[in-house]
Amino acid sequence: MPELPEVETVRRGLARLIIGREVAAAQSIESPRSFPNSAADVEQFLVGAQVQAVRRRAKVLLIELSSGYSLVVHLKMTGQLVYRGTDNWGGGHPSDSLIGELPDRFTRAVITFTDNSALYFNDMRRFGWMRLLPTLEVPEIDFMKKVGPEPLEESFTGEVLFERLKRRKNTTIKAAILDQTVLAGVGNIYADESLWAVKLHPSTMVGTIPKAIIYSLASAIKSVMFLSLSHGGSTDKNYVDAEGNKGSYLVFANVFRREGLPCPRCGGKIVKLRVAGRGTHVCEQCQELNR
DNA sequence: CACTTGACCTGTCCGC
DNA sequence: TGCGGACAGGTCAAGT
Repeated sequence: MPELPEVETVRRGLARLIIGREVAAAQSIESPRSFPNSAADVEQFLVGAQVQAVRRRAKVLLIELSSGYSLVVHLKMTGQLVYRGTDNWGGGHPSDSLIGELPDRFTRAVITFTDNSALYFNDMRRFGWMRLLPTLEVPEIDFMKKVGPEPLEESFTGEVLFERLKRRKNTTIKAAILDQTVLAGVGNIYADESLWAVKLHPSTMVGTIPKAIIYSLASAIKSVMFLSLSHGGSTDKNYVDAEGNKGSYLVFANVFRREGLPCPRCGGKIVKLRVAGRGTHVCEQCQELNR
């Protein structure tokens, strides 16, 4: 669910809402795995610290603090970071919100600021996590060292994707672009949408794809993600932004969650398969295998 | 090393 | 209605 456009949407919201605020208290709510830092660490490096910046790398959020530590957050599948101002709605629109009063039964941690506003970390399935790390150590964690290029940066080109795919020639293109060490930020929704955009069947073996198609795929990934970003990301079931609002990109999706419907391009039937262990949506007419 | 599969959780939906 | 099972999908560990 939260893929790059969703995490970036949360980042932008948090940057607007929490930079400059000072942490008054923080607690994990019966969820040591969601927020594993000790009470002593929280006291020393979080309480009293001011939020200086909110960054993102791949699907990971980095909330930089004046203490020299950062809150590193991965929302995984059902994580939400929702800010509530002192008016209790954080400036968002209750009618668009998936969530009501906070904390709720999925709230795993709460960070309260000195002005009594608060940031809630909700996560139904508890796959997500949030932890304090020295800011200087963040680039040293395994994930950061291995993760691939950011697809929305100008430096991400067809040639870059072509090079990154060289060591994944013997797998399907879907598995390859979901691999965060190939490129950062693609998840199930944008994998299906960008493969549809270039008429590539998700099961196509990477090694058989012409270079020109890889180049098109790189631009398709960019445009699909930019489009999603401009609509606040995709809300399938859980995802909300930093104010609790849903994203509306799925209105524009061509194949994702559209099984049984006609392909917007050729009228063929959209079917759902399993590729790389994931539910995969494909037009059986214009995304034929082995073109 | 490249590649695949299962585990991690907890909810919803579907068939009987 | 209740109940079991499949499914959801990001990452990592363990397997081939």
